[in-house]
Amino acid sequence: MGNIQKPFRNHNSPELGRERDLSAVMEEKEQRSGDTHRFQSSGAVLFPDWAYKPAWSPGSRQVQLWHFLLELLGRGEGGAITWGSEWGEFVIRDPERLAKLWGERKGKPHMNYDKLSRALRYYYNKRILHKTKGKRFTYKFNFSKLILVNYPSLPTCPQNTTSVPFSAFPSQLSFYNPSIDRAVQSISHPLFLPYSFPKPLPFPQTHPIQRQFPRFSGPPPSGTNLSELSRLSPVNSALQFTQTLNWPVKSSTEWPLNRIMGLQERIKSGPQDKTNDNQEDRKIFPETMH
DNA sequence: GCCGGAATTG
DNA sequence: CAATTCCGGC
Repeated sequence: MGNIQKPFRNHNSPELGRERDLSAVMEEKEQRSGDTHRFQSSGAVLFPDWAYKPAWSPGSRQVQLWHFLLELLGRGEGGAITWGSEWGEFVIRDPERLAKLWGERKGKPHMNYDKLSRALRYYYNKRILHKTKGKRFTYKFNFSKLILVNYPSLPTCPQNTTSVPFSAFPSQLSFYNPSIDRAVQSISHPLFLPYSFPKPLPFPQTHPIQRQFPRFSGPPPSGTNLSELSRLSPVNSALQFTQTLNWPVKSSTEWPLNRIMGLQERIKSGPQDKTNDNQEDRKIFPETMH
């Protein structure tokens, strides 16, 4: 992929700036009231706050640790680090090996788990991670919702494919290509990490590691077995969301996503099951919602 | 192992 | 700014 993604804000979404401002105000409010629940819920996107940080921003164009972790987890590198049993949880199987990999990436040959874990601990206050107490080498990402519904600057299909943006993973955006019945990864959304995934993944996901994280965005291609998808996804609120919004069903090639009219306003008003979403957030990571 | 303060770094 | 380095304490 030739062109490198620019940070969201500088890209073509001035809305995000407003959302950030709004969330900053909300955060202040929440801090005063002692409520630390800080999920942005404006517009069409429900993302954890930290997910808005672009992977490559002009100032700090360096890979961050959590990018790196998601990269390893995303491509199922296995061995050094794997997803845990819970949503967002991951287990460092080989701490020193992970440290070495991280050190290689950052050009720090003396990296070890002691130092790496300090970096992880700094993520606690930033609310990117928290510790799963009692489980050795086990941490948990603080994301609960990675839902993308027709966001204005949703990337278009990769060239010369007839795919539609379909599901969002923590670090990747999937495009479903009906001609090969595969979800192909295309990393072009700045909310996600700019790492490339060389191999197309079979669809529906059957790998347990990947199966943990499917999220649906945009309309499912026609002929998609919705009940099967909802079975595969442990949290299918996004699917409900799209159903609530009553996506018109078209063939998947007829989805010029940036040209869906009338939908924008409906999305702005948000899903009606807001209370359910919040309850779900608490279920997913009660530890951070004290 | 895990925590977090403190100083330092690019 | 996001670690890195070091470390005393539990």
